[in-house]
Amino acid sequence: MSSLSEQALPLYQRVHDAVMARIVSGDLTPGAMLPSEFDLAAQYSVSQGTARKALNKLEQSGLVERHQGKGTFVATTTPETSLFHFFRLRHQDDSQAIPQPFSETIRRRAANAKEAQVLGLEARGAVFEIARVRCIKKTKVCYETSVLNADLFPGLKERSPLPNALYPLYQRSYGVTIVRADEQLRAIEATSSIANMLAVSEATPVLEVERRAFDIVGRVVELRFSFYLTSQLHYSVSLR
Amino acid sequence: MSSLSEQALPLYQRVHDAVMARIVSGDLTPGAMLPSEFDLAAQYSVSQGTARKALNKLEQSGLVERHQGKGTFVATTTPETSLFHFFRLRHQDDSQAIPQPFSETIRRRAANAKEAQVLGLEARGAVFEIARVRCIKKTKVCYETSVLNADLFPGLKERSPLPNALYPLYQRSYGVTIVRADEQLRAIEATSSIANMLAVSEATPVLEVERRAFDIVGRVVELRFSFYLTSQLHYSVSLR
DNA sequence: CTGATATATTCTTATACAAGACCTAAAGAA
DNA sequence: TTCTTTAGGTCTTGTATAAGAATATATCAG
Repeated sequence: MSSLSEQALPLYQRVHDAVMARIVSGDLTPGAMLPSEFDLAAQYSVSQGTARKALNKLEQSGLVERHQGKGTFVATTTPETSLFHFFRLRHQDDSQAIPQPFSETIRRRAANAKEAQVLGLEARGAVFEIARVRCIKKTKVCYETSVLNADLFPGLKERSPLPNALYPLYQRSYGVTIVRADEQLRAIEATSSIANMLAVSEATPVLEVERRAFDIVGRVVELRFSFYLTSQLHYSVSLR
Repeated sequence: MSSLSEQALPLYQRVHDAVMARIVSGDLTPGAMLPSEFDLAAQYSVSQGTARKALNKLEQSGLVERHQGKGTFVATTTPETSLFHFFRLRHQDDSQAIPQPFSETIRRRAANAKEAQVLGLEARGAVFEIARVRCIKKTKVCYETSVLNADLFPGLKERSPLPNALYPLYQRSYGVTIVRADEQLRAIEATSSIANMLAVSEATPVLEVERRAFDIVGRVVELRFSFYLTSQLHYSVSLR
């Protein structure tokens, strides 16, 4: 019998919060099956319908998946879902473009001022920087650097080469689930170093994408800069 | 007593579809109040809870707004909501950037092949082309052209100058509600004509945004190309 | 191996009551 | 009188519960 503490909130909200807390704390890990609606109802002394409403809310926010007859499960970040949600590059026919890793360097260094502020670190705290060049059909189309709080990802450097999709790795190996990402896009001239990396002339127009990736509790876990060549590709968004 | 035709679907789904049809057909216009849950339940011979579930689903898809004690209303496209949903330009501090109209030309012409295909017109069908340059603090930051099916927007040319936000105009004056937009982004060099419009040198990097705007029934109503200077601004998206 | 059956799960529908917004009319003060 | 306040009534959506249907899966007999 768990406590539902907070008074004045609707019952379904309290159940929702309690289950959410169990997921956030790692008590329920991705892929795990949740208690059934009836079990949950018994645990928190509410009706099945009320427990159901709580679970539906969790489903809407993408934290769990439900299947009639099977049960409710904590959502997992698969390479497919991760790419689908967070990787917006498309070919001209709007089919998904999946650049393959070409080169990769991982180093541990001190965070600069901006990184420390965004990632919530103390000044010059330790970070990992993953720098990668990615190709489509032998032509380089993307240079990107991801910066992470080193304390959250011990031993990351030894895992090189990393998989194409990083977020499933974050979740499986480090218990960090990315649920949201804010991106800022700009058209810039390629700097000499970027031009060099992508093997194009300087001042080529490049699409710069600055991303902040958030975990379940809203912390910024990753600061990523991507530089795309968009002559054959484009970045695709759906607004609603 | 309305018919619920389709068999085999759940009751709440049938009610949902029926109410949706009334909105799509224009029987219920934006801002109008829907029948109450009890009225709806009586009309379709279901319980209040079932009617409620149908309305909740409509709310989730953004078609209606609900307010406890007041009622359920067909969603309206205000300049604020329209800008918030469909205008992603931000200042460096991430506050919303709202460029003001600088110049505007509207002309009626024949659609080119791509426009005809995207807008679902016959070859060389009539379209309106709205070309605008927009400024922030006296500096030009955006050149954009919107292409519309001329048949859907009679007399548009005479309405010049158009308001800053076009979608509320589409809805109020022409009964066309934009609910979704797909965008493709690229970094390109400014062509001579674009450079000229924006008063920058040729080959300046420009963020090109190609948008298809959809109405309630999923038709593409507008094909828009925007060209932004992103030295002081950026395009902001949230992925989840 | 196959097919019926039992069991566990979510999904659908219905009912009752609570809470919020709004109107109206009565009561009271200037 | 005129205006303000207040109490109640009524219409609305929100919350909670219960019972049965639909779906997936395991079990067991043949």
